[in-house]
Amino acid sequence: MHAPSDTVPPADPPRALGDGVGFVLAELGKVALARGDQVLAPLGLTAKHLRVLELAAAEPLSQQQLSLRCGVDRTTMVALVDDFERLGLAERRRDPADRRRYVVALTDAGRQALDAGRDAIARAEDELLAALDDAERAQLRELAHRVLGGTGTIVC
Amino acid sequence: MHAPSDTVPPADPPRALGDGVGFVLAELGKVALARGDQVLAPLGLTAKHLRVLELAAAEPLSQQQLSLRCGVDRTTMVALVDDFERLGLAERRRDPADRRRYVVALTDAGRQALDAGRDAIARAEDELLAALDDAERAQLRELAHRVLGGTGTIVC
DNA sequence: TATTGTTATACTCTATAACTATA
DNA sequence: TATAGTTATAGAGTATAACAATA
Repeated sequence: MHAPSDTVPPADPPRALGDGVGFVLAELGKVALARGDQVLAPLGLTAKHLRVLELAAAEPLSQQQLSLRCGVDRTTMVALVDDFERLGLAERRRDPADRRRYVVALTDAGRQALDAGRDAIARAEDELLAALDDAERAQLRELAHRVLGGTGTIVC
Repeated sequence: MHAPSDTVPPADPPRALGDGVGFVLAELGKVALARGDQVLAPLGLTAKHLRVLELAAAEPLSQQQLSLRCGVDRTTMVALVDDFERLGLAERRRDPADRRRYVVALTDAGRQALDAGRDAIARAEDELLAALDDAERAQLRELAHRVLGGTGTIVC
């Protein structure tokens, strides 16, 4: 009982905002996204493009369905699909069952670009986590996944 | 040696982009930033505002110095300081030693807003990490800090 | 001649509103 | 009447270029 006071609150939360988890996660997210866009730039794509390409590759989806899953507006999806067509990575195909819809169908070049993009992203992630060993990377992945899962966030 | 093949590569990295650390961190960062902006909105501030306010509170800095530390352009800082003055949170004071410079000086209201903003951010972080226990939160903070540190990123 | 703050301007990203063709 | 895709437009947010005051 040397302390002159026993009413001091038990250690404040981190005083500087820069030390808080929120700011670190926000900055880290920006860095991760920017780095992803950088390594995809040689393919003429962004991280958002690649995510859409992956969704369209997994199953036949209309632009509307793609935009809903990505949490972007229909009008934004128009521009993304325009980019795919311009790059020869996907085609718009009228849905015979509902002629209002276009199904976004990947070309062979599109599937190759998806593979190449996934590789580039994997390398970028490996580089981003250079400061962590394998166990720590798994820990970070698991914790981040769990937190994100608790927010009910759309992934695209 | 039951396996029919011993040349299979040792487990691919996660196939779906949405499972990769990069995308999870990018999404989590967006959520954290958006949530921070939300809880600061009643104060008329954003997370970026609050970070600048904190820097200016810690030591007397010119707009140029603030913009350099935040990694934004001088012209962007003009608008931020305009906001502070409009809200009565800070004042521009000519630096007598170099009359080209304005020192951004917090008012009493500015210091109160900084405190209130810090509290709001602390509550938002606590809410964001609701899915983790204390030990896991500390782990996530430490790992994220370490990764961000490895990138040499500016914090603002 | 260089630097600080400012303004005007442009660029990127995204969303809203209005149009068309289909349902 | 409602929906899918499109276009035109507008709103954030941020940067570049040019300018006045000061060094």
